[in-house]
Amino acid sequence: MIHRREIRPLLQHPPTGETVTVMGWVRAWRGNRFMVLGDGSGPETLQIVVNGEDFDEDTIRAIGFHACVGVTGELVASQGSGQSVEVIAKEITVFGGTDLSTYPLQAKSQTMEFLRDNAQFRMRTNTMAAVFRLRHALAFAVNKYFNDRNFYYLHTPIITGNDAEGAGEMFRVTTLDPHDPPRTEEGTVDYGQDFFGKGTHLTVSGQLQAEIGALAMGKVYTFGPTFRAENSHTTRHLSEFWMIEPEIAFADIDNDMDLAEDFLKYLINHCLDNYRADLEFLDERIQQSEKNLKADLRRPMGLIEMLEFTVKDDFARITYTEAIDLIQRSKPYKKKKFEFPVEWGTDLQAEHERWLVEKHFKKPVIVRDYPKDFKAFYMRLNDDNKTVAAMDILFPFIGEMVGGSQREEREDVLRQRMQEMDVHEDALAWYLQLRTFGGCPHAGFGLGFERMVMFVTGMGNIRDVIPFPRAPKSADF
RNA sequence: GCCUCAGUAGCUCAGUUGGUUAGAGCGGCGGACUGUUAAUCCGUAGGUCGAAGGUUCGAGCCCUUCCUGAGGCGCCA
Repeated sequence: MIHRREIRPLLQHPPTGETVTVMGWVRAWRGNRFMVLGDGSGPETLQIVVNGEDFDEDTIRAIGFHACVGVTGELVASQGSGQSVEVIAKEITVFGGTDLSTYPLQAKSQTMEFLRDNAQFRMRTNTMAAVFRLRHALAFAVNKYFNDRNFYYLHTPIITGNDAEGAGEMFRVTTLDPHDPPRTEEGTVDYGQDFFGKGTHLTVSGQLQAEIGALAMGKVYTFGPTFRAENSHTTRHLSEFWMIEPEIAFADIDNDMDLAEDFLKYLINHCLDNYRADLEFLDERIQQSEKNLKADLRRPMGLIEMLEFTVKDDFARITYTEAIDLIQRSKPYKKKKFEFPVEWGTDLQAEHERWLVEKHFKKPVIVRDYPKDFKAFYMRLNDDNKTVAAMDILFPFIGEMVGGSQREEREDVLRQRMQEMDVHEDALAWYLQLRTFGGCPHAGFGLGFERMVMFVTGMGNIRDVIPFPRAPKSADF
């Protein structure tokens, strides 16, 4: 039986004068005397004073950067100035030494790319540990928010037989022999002989199934992995990411926007209230790394300041039509600084969204009522017959954080839209039946979980907010 | 998929108009010191210059192709 004190709670109420046992990894080893120990319970570390005369040489020699040790000793007020308390070591157990001549990490700041290549060790760094503690905090807050508001957590399938979701390229799931698959008479691969008796893929969205839940249990949400086989090379896309998709019955697009804004602010507040030290560490780190940048490349405000600002103020809310009008009257538009054209009927490009969020409103913006031509078939047609009740929430640095809509509950209109957009009815007969039998106005949205982690932590690359990122040409660990 | 940039020691980088034996800081290793805070000081080892071709008397440097990474765009969350 192992007994130890965790460093974070220990430092919250330091029992000065008591003998304590702590266990963790050596973060720094200075002057053959001072060991900085961290156990991951929080960003806090504890200084251990090792008097050479009290220990044999082998023990002293085994202490090194990122070695794993247990220490028992008296907790006392520190004589040094960098910490309030420290432990005078009486017993030291070295659980696992490190051969520093081959250990890849060093006690200095290292690039995110290098740490990504060494993901088996990167959570031992202060930055990554803070990021993943906050990732946990957000995941916990997601479940708490919905639970406290009578939503039910619905587990939608990861393997899907739907071939009609139209949300991008999918990963095929098959047990057929890739070198010699069974063929139909026409010579195509016969997926009728595959494991599930049909072609199957990894899910790109749980939304359609979540609608089943909403039209029975009122309010549900999904929170699980999602897969997109798109060849995206950006700092905001992963091939495997986690998505949160609430779906609510008896709700229109305004209810949907209110829910999304309240939800996002709750998640941020949860981190501000409970993970202050981690946020302060990340805030400091960003300011250090941006110190040498030109002023216009730096963030306009600090991380915590930005999070506090985001939860304090209402999000801006405009229609797509108003957004087009604003952009057309903007300075960069008049000076022809935008690469892409802006006119009613074209989708907003990243450069236009960034102008709206970062230059014009300087806060999150909800854009609603987009032209139906570039939105999904299930979004509810507005009375103007030109737009649908869709909404995107745009965040600074991130771009699209949330995409949602009121769903088309009118069966005849939905059928018409499916025909227009070439979605086959027979594949989604069950989806249409939700309208035939006991349908109602309902709405929902999707939140990219990693984008939220990026916003809260200030990390610049989405691959650094998921423990084991999957991206094109990259599936290590 | 498109565009730009990059790949030199374990890490981060320098390497001039192509010219002798490819450098620095950090880290490692050996030693000293022991109230340190990225500890300090002395010494020392370490490189198929991403890969394959080509040009040249001579290539880290120029050319071609490929691979990998970063950033931007598109697609989206």
